[in-house]
Amino acid sequence: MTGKTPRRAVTIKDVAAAANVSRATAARALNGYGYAGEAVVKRVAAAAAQLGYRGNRVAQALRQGQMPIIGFVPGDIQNPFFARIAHDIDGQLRGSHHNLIIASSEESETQEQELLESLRTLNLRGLIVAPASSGENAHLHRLVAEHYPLVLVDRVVPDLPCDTVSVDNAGGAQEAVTYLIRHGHRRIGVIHDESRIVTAQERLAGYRKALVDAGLPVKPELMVVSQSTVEHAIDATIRLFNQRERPTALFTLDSLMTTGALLGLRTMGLQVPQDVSLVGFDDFAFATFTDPQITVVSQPVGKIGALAVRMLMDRISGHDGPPRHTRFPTKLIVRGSVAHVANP
Amino acid sequence: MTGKTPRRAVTIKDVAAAANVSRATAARALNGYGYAGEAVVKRVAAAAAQLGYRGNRVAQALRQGQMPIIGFVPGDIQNPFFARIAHDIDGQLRGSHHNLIIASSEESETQEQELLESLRTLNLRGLIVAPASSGENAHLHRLVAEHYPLVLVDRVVPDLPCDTVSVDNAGGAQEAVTYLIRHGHRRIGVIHDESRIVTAQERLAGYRKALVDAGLPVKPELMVVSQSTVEHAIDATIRLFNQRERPTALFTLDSLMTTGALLGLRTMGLQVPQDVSLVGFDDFAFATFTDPQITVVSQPVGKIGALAVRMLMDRISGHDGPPRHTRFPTKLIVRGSVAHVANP
DNA sequence: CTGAAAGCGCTAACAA
DNA sequence: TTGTTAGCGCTTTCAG
Repeated sequence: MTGKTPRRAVTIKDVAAAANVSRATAARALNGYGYAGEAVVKRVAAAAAQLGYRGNRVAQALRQGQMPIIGFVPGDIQNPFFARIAHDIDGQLRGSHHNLIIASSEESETQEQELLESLRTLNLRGLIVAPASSGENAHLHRLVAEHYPLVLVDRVVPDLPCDTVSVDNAGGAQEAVTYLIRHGHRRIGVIHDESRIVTAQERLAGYRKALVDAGLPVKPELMVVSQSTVEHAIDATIRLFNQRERPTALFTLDSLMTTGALLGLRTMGLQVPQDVSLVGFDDFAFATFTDPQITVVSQPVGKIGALAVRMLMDRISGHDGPPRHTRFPTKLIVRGSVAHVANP
Repeated sequence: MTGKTPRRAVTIKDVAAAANVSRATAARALNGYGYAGEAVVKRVAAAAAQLGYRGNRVAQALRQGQMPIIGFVPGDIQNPFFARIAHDIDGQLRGSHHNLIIASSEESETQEQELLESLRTLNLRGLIVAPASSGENAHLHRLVAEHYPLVLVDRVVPDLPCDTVSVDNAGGAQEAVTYLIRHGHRRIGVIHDESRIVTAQERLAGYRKALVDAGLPVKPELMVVSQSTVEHAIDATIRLFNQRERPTALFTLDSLMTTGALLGLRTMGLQVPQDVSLVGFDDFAFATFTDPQITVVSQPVGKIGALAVRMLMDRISGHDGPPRHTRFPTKLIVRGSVAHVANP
């Protein structure tokens, strides 16, 4: 309230002076590296506490070349999937006195490039990225070429030699669609995005493979394109089910699309599973919230962030082996959204 | 892949050398402050581009005393409410070339203190915090006393002289409960947390006020305590509705609790709104997803983050007026979860 | 308009 | 065991 000016932060110089030692000694005493006499350590610690010394990590960082920070670039922090991963990264990091910078790419490759460029000037220790695109990714290649510690989560980039943590998207999708086929479904629709994102591509491949393996045709009219938002998925669903010969089942590639599908079907007055069976990729809170509950392919979300951090820390501390790729298995969680259907 | 060592980052020294000027001149030319000759600017720019000069924001920060970063400490980044705010802060910041550090307090005051202590050593420009507790908050008071740029979001701390952005919790709650009363409800249950969090306290006060204003008694047996998680709210709901004389309506203090209540009621076989009417504070994606859709008190989430950043930037650039407190109004969104009830 | 020099706070050789 | 010194990369007086 009153004009008390912000007092200059106390530096190690102040502490050293107060403890009657040199700056170097004070630093050694405080940070416990190198030698330091018993008495001195105590004296310095007392002085530091008394003055409220906090240290200046920017100065340390300049000296040591790096900030004790790692960066996370998700596709969208509002997506619960990424929010969960961010949460886990944060938790895992806390133990090692690092902070986390989160900068969402908003699923834009351009924005992703700009962000990486900007984060690079911050001298972070390393980066965890969910690449927005499966394209060239020259910016990521450059990072890797310069041995910048980098771990990809959720989405791999073909031929990019860096550690990745993802799930078995193709296998999970294949299992889901096979499950539908076993229930007698022959016309199985799928809502997918323009497949810029690798994850979606892989899931779509799994859909295809399941059909082919069962000797079923892959019909373009059953594959409808949507962006990964609830609104777009509603539209796509309506388009799909407005065809003369309707699908009897629907497979959606992520939880946002599943939600949209549910809403779209409801709008059209179609009942799940009586009129349409439904399986979605990625479990989500409200899948158990609907009536019937939705059968989904679930991913071990809780493991991704923690493992990514471990891999990254490993690289940061100098590990230089070949790239490691972890694919977690998915799990089909059978609930009530799939019905048997009779075949002619 | 091959043993290409990470090449040293190019510094302004390199650029200066390449352009045949002094470091000072190079810096001036690049950042456009002070004088710089036409030709020199061009030459330096060319050299910088050619060498891929990026600048080192850590060094700049050490020199200037601050990192171009602001910190956000939400109660829980997984809560969609905070995720949305984080997203907005991030977006708003991007324009001004700042980055965002997010560190969730996990609703723990202790953790919040440690985080602030840690973030302080990073010399950030300022902080946006949703305090986990309504208690003493000595750590926040200290920050403010030192004129550290600080804006509170969602939760105010009484007597803390700093800018805040929040919503009219008491008013919104009161409106919701009054709405229930108008529909004939007299036994209105509420699920609330231990009220460490200010926001919850205010909402509970609104509940009380609505009852009192209507001449209704505030009955302790209708007020059941839960933590703000889906699981706890399920339990609390079951406890509440296992009483001999059941409430005819239920008011929940946040979206997680609303979800829990819905699940709890379903478990008990109680129908909304036939058996129980329901209003929740805070709108959430799936409120329109249930059948019937849930009537809620909605907050203008999208405005909070942006305003907080604007206020913070204002402080950072030296504004020193008295603390400003913005309370956004809430809005009752009537959907289908409230029924009329006859009174004896 | 440009260069020289100092210094932000800290750490790490090297001496003592 | 402790102190001296140099320097991380940058900006900013102050001279020229």
